[in-house]
Amino acid sequence: MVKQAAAENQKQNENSDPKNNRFDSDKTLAANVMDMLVTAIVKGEIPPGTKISEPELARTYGISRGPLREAIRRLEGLRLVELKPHVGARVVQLSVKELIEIYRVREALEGMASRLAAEHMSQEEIDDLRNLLDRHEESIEQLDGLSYFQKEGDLDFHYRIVKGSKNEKMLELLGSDLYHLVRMYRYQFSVSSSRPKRALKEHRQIVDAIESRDPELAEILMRRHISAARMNIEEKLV
Amino acid sequence: MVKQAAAENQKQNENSDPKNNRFDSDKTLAANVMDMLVTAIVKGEIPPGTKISEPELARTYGISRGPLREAIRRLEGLRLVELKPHVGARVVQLSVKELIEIYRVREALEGMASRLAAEHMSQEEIDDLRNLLDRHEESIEQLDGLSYFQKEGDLDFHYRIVKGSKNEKMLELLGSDLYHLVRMYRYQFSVSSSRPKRALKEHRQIVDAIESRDPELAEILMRRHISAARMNIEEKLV
DNA sequence: CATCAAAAGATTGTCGACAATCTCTTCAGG
DNA sequence: CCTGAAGAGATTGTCGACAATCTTTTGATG
Repeated sequence: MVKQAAAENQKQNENSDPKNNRFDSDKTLAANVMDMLVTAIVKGEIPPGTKISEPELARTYGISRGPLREAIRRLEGLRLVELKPHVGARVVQLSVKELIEIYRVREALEGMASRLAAEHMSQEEIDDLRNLLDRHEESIEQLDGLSYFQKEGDLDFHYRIVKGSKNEKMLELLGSDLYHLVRMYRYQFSVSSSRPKRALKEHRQIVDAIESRDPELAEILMRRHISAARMNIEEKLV
Repeated sequence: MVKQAAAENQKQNENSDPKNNRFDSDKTLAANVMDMLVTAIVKGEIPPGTKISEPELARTYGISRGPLREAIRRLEGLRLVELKPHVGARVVQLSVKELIEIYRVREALEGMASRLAAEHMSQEEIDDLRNLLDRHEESIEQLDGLSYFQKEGDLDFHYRIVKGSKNEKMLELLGSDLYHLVRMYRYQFSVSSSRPKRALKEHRQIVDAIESRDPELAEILMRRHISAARMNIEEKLV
């Protein structure tokens, strides 16, 4: 699973408290609600374009409007909602145009991430990455590649490359800004990569380049890989 | 019932009120305070590492803690402050390492932006850009290139390229996430590019490539340009 | 004198209430 | 019947107060 950027080495309450089970009492109310809203929006439980009503949501989650408003302000930072003064927040409306823009950004950023990963990724990380790809292969064979790989597994691979770049800024931008939107689009449009075996092969080539410590090649391959995904989307959705 | 006629055409106070002159009554309080805080942090008026005290700032700006907290949550989204639960917000601490990371990101993103600008920028935009560079040249000759060009003018050029890419997402990421930090670093470390004429020449080459509608070259030149700036920083500050 | 625990103080987190603004409904006039 | 303004209703923006948590001070003990 793709772990989110914040709070990775903090130990979490195991949620065994039945009466308060939806909230992590370790974190602040606003942070809890924000996480729930992110999930709800990304999965489409709150559909795109929906008006975010503060009184309604406050009732739903059983909190007051204060923390809720703070959560909404942070959702705005993640570009998951749009905010108009004195009017309110709306869940962002998805468009193919914007998705394609995101893929251009990913091509640039992850290409660079791949280049840096070839320089800085540890051998252990590379080995783990290969294991991940092996599991992806099994997943493809077993389920005809329709569930795990498409939704989260693919992003998991990309996330690890970015992490391997050892560039915190890149991790922030991709991990906490763009990937939310990418996942949202996938849920929304059911963008099944439609070429899982092909993608897996490209993933392996990228890892090969990284392991050979060939930054130039790693970047080129990643850019091609994402560019191909973009063209696949353009072909399918435009 | 006192003011019935006032409801119709949204007439605004013309800001002639002397006691409230710091706030734009058109926007929300939180938005106003946020803008002021961004400026204060970027310019170093609130130094890096400073604890953001809610009661203190609320007194300073004459507002209550509610809007202030919302503003701080948005500053967190811009990565200008770091937030710890139950402890508070701190202005981000700058490091050369992070600055170099940012330049890697810029190299990737603005390289792509340059490529796209070569495809999508209008002739009018290109002409404006050339005018801007002419003004930069004057500025360099007059002031020995020490004031405008270094601080804002350079970013202005880069901003226009990004805008010319016609990629909204890229504009969001660079314009509202990274450029704040870049400006903050410049104020902080007084990073005078120390090679203004050289930089101007590179800028002209980039515009040439864009006008020739040569995306490949435009990207390469921009990447080199930013990469050179990065190495200049590494040399000077490490 | 150093160490550590308890208490006092200050700060952050949350809430409910009121004010300002927007939106929907109603109704008069053409 | 349509248009548009006035009023009613609902929503967002702001505030002050209280609760929960952290930080500093104090003081007891070795």
